[in-house]
Amino acid sequence: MVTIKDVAKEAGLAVGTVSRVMNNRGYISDSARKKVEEAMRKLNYHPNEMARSLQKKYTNTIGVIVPIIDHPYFAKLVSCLVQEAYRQDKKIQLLSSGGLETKEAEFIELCHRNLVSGIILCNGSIDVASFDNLQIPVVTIERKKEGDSPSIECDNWQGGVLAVEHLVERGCKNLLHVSGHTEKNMPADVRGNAFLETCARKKVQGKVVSKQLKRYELPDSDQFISSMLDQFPDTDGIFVSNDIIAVMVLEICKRRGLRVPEDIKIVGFDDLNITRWTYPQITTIRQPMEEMARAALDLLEKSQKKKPVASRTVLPVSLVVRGTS
Amino acid sequence: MVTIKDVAKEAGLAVGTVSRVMNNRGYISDSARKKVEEAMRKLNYHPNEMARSLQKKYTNTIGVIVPIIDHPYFAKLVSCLVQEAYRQDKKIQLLSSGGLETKEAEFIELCHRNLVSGIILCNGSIDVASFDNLQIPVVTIERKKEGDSPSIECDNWQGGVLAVEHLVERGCKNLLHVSGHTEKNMPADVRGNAFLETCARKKVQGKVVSKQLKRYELPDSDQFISSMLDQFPDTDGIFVSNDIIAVMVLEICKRRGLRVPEDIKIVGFDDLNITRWTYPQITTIRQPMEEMARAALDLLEKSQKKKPVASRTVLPVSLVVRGTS
DNA sequence: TTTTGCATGTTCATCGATTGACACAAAAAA
DNA sequence: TTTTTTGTGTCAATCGATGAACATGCAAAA
Repeated sequence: MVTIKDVAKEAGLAVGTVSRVMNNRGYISDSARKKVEEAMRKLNYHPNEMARSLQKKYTNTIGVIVPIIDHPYFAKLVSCLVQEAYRQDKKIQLLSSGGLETKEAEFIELCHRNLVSGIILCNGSIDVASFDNLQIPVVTIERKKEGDSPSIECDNWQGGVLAVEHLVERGCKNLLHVSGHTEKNMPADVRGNAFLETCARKKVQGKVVSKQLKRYELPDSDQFISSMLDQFPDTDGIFVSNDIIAVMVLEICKRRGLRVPEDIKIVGFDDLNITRWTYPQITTIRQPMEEMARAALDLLEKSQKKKPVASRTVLPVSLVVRGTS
Repeated sequence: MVTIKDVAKEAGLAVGTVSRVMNNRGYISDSARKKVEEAMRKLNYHPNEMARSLQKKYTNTIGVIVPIIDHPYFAKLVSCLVQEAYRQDKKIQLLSSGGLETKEAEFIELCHRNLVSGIILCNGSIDVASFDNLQIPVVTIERKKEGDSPSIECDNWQGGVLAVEHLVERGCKNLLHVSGHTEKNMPADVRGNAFLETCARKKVQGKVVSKQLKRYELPDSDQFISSMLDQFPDTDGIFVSNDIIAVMVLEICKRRGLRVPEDIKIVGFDDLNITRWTYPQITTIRQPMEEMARAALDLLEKSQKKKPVASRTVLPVSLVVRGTS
């Protein structure tokens, strides 16, 4: 392994000088800088991050905890986080609570051992309380607010409003909201409240039905959705609380012989890729995940530097009109 | 930060002794061990992985390079890798080539800096050659074989055979294979060859059409698929080279008024979650991703220990019968 | 000429954990 | 009793990079 000493020797300088060049610290003559760079190239030198972190007493690693990776929503979120981290020269330590057992303790242990400089807790089943009085800064994304870590959310209320207003504008009179809870008290629940409030304001019928889902298991709820349509046969517009269920709702509508969007219109939530693989493609409320990822990382950076941070960051959503409305 | 010295002081022993306890090395009396454990608990001590890796000159980090994370196939693969790594007490450093630019050099640089002990290269657009004479062991998953790194694949040939045999068994006479290439010479291409060979052997019609996809972009190829069905109107069975395209094929068949599976049967490949969100659910060839992930990690472990490894590992696929056949 | 100031380099303790070398004591063998 | 063995524990160099403290050389100011 090529070390800083080898570089120094090759360049005919001292290690301190080489370090200064690498870190742009103090005065360095052009000739010295050139010699160092030359030597680094010649020896194919890579600074050892372990030694660096040990000395600096921090890493650029962020722990990211998600319930499941193989899920369209979390895959997108992780993707955005990885991209943004790369841009900010940070590393992601991906942890997935996955199965049934909660693994808070182990995750925290791992984060400690690896000196992560921050933790991002994504909406999921893990117990947030254990993360409360950690000396590591924590931020949550679309997660129920409890404890004192700052949170990042999208404007779920506005999403509900946009969806209903859009459906009404398109002529719907009898709206239905299908929600797919996983836990109670998640920011996403606000979508339903906004739905009801906006229906009232717009003076249209608005019913809410909800399908309790177990821990982000992917739904298998044809039966349920179908019976909801039996129960509310007049429905001409459905606002679904997430795109995955929207895909299923669309499928069931078609199977029942309803024409979408002529007979019934559908609006989803999240703007996942799958909305573009159906026919018609699904109109949805776009959650600004890139921005949420960036906000989360920026926030951690600030916390780390002991700067004050917003305890709640709400980012704007937008309506993406496609074929189902 | 609590260090090994604090633990030693608390326990009334020397640091070396504490280290011995942690690493189960040399002779340690029960009383000493007990004292150390007590002290660690009392002080809430977490060993510093940076210091450890610096000293040991290796980490338990594996670099994983995928083209896109937000894609059903890669999300599943990453998920399996993260799970298995967790089980093996390893860390994953996730790198995504993402956009258009190839980032080999930067990725390799990152892997070096962070002392990764191995690299997993997933089927994708990145240039494998740059990874060839690296001193870090590399393994590829479902990727074209070039260079000398060992590869992990599923039995693509067998998959093609199973699919055709199944369709024929279900009574199909005119088969079509829709393949969605991304690059040339990927192991997945064997699926098409197996299709043709098996059609011939079973004495049924077998046509192959292929849609070139750009770098794992998610397909938007209604037009294309539809025209293929125009071109081969007798088709009564389709073997699609991956589940995503299978979803689209299914959709288009239904839109054209074909009943699935009565009029036409469909078999996909990969066994992704999305096969269960359609109606009918999609019959597919299951790629054993958990095993592939495990094989990849095991292989790296062996390489690291300078043990000999198989240059090519082919894992068995299986037919999963669902509603489209 | 001497002094001062600045540019440029070097030295070395330090971060936290590991591990080979060694010290010491008690028990077993000679 | 002396020597050897065995169990138990301590010491200190080391991993690679950092950065404060210090040294040197040279030019401009006094």
